[in-house]
Amino acid sequence: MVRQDLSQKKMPLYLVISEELREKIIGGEYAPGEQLPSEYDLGEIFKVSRTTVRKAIANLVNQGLVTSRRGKGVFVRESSKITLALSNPLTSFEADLARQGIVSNASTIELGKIQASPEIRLRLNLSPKESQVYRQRQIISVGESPIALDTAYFPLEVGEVLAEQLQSGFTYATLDRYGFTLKRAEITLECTRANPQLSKYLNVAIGAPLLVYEYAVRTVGEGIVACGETLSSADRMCYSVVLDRD
Amino acid sequence: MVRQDLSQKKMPLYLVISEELREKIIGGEYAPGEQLPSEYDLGEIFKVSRTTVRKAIANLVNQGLVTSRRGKGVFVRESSKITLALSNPLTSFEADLARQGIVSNASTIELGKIQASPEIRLRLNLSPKESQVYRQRQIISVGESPIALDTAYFPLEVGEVLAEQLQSGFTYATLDRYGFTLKRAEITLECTRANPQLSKYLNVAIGAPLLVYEYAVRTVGEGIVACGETLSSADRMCYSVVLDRD
DNA sequence: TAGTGGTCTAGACCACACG
DNA sequence: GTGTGGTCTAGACCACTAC
Repeated sequence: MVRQDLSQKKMPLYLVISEELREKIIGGEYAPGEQLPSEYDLGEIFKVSRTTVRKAIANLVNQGLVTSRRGKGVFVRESSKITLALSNPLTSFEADLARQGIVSNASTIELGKIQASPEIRLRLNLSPKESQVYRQRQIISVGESPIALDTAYFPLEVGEVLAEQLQSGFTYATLDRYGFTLKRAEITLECTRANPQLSKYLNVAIGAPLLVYEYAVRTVGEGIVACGETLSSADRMCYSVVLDRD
Repeated sequence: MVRQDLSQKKMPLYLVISEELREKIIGGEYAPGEQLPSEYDLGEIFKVSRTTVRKAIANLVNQGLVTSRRGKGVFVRESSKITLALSNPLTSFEADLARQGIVSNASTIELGKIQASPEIRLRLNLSPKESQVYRQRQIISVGESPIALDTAYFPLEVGEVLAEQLQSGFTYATLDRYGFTLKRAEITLECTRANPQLSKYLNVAIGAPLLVYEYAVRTVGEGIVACGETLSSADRMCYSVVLDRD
């Protein structure tokens, strides 16, 4: 029968079950990669309906502890995060991963001129005359699995200079090479959740947490030459930064 | 009857419903703070069982779009994030919020000596002789609602100097004032999910995404004088950093 | 007391994986 | 075919909110 945690008399059944499973996972009783008992078996073990078992498992999925695979079973996740350093000078996603010995692959899924949204106009500090910008979207993958979706925006004048370079992937170094001397990068990091579209791109569950790396880079002369954001699965990414006292 | 998105013939019902509601929320048809129709009514509207309606709503909750309140209803969330700047020189959580005109309140929930875990020993770079550290935990609140749980660790020699100061809250400025000249801060930002204990401290759902701000600060002479981590609800926090080219 | 969301059941059918 | 998870139903009871 199901045991009730004495400190919390009125915990719902599914929570009791998900907590018990959670402890076994954290404690290593169920090892990473290992399969949990089937929903039916868990129902037998805990003497509850399958619906309740499923609710408990949904909870574990939500906490990122397990993944379920239709037709196969529920498995303990093996997590390994990739760390991206916000270094100075700025490097690209790929360059930084390469520095860590991780081979990544960026595939451009879109590159072209679009009408600038008010928000992008603001972020690129466009003059009222400029209505279009270049937008580049790419999927960054490590091995077979996609880990990030990057969207970058460039003013037309910048985009035209870089157009063919962008096909093979944007790097901060490219900007530098083409005479845009980078002076400053403004970055914000926050968290959002996957909507159905993003969940397909990044191969995560709907509602799964995503890290949002939002950036704008400036040169001495030109002002802002690029902005954009990189969305990545929060379970697979981690950002680091070192601040040195001036 | 329920409409099927033509581009995706086999979307499950609950997804169709949650997507339709999502669009209405994003589009402002349901305004922030507004109540959605009751589960019963939504079942009537979409001609599905209450279970399916509930699954759709669970989806929206997962995406951070709505919150449900027992006995009252389901409401569209009004989100407003607090931005914390990783500035140079380092400031404390409270100081930075104050700079933005936000009044915060830190209450120390624990302060004392503990046995250092291997991980903390490593992070503080303790010598084999040092087995204890000071640990300080505090809840940072804005208004009535808790937004972050901070845990800081200090080597004994540092903690003893600061002990009474720590009661009223740790700040980087305090360290400076007591002769620990800060030289460098190493920071990582990542995302985790609330377990039942954290969900109580931070008043979020179990499994809700949390931002983890992990830090270690060094002085010129002493090496690492503090490390710790700040956990905050990912829906309410956002970190920013500016990198200037040397 | 009426209305709301929260939990739980038993059972049905479907889609996918594997031998 | 058998076993697995995924979707969905109809209905029950509980806990909380508001009047």
